[in-house]
Amino acid sequence: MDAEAAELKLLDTAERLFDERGVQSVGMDAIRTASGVSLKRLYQVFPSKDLLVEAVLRRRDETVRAALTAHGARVADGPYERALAVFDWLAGWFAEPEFRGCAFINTFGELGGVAPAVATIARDHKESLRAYLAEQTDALGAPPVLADQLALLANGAMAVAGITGSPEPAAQAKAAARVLLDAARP
Amino acid sequence: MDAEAAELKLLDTAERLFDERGVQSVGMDAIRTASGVSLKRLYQVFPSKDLLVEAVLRRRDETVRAALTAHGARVADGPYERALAVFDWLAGWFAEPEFRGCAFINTFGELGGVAPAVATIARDHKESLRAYLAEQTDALGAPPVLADQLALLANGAMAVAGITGSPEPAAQAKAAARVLLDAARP
DNA sequence: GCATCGGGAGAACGACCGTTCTCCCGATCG
DNA sequence: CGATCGGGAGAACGGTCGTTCTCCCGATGC
Repeated sequence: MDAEAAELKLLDTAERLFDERGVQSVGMDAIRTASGVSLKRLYQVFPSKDLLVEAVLRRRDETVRAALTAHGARVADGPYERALAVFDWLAGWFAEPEFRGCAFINTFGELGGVAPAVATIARDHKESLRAYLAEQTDALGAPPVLADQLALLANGAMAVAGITGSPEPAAQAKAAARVLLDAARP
Repeated sequence: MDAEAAELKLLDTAERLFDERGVQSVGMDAIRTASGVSLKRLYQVFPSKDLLVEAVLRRRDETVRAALTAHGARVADGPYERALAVFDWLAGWFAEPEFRGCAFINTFGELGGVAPAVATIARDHKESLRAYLAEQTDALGAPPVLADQLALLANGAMAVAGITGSPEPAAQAKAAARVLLDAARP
């Protein structure tokens, strides 16, 4: 197994284990066993656990941004529908059997107070969601605060769906978002 | 120091340290040093760290429920104002200098996957917030889903305020809540 | 006054974790 | 073919953590 394949397998494995059990409950040995990548190779590719954690979060950040944009472009035309489509995307995510909440909310809760890099990545990720929503609301001519409010609904849905295990918050948030969007129409 | 005073000091100290650094980053020795309670006494009162964590969360659960109810009864009359007052209470909380997010969201992210007791306490706590909001919306004759939606706004505000460090989400969520409440008026 | 008890301080213990090291094998290249 | 290199498996190391144990002191009761 070459370095590139090892990196991919490590990121996949670490992301899955971190999502399931949190970061600190997963030892490097568990990642090695589950990935089949030797410890030597692991530390060649990611010289420390901190760097692996950050790499996992950064890749997830890019994945989510791309998926959201792609979903919006695919299923919706126009900013109104694209803003609402965010909540359909959430619904699909929440319905995945292994869903256990947003990795950024969860990891910030665990490490945000002691790992500034993690806190920064989480902050940037949440800002990117807000910015994506702001693109849509700006195009509608709605006031800027609407994007923040839609982001609150989305993040609240992630938190509550993670804790309760129910996918319903996506639909509830979508309905609320529609009310806010309609009320803000110029 | 007797057992009762030790328990109080331990809960206070542990809650503060857990909020600052997360649970797993805080050793029992740090709690002992910061609280001034000896290890022997600590393990007399809380026979394991797991039990201490659960006790901290359970006390916080009661504190928050009581504070929310008291705040609602004090500053507002009528269900409409009481529902909105929840977000004023959030604003005061977010403005505290040591605020670093909701303990239940944070601890669920860290331990929810490996500590079922923690997951249950977090779930119950979030359900109690929803139930409190449902009391208000029911009194207004609004459809039941409105309480869920207000809870999503509140939880989204907690998550975003924790991650960004800004208290603004409280006001943004309150404005959105007002729109939803007005739209649901029979 | 002396034996007893409970508690404080912190050392000690066993487990685990992140990281590094050792040993060995198989491939590559002259 | 023989030397060299890179990597795999896992042992080893240093540190930390949760938990327990030891030692000592002061208070209490007869």
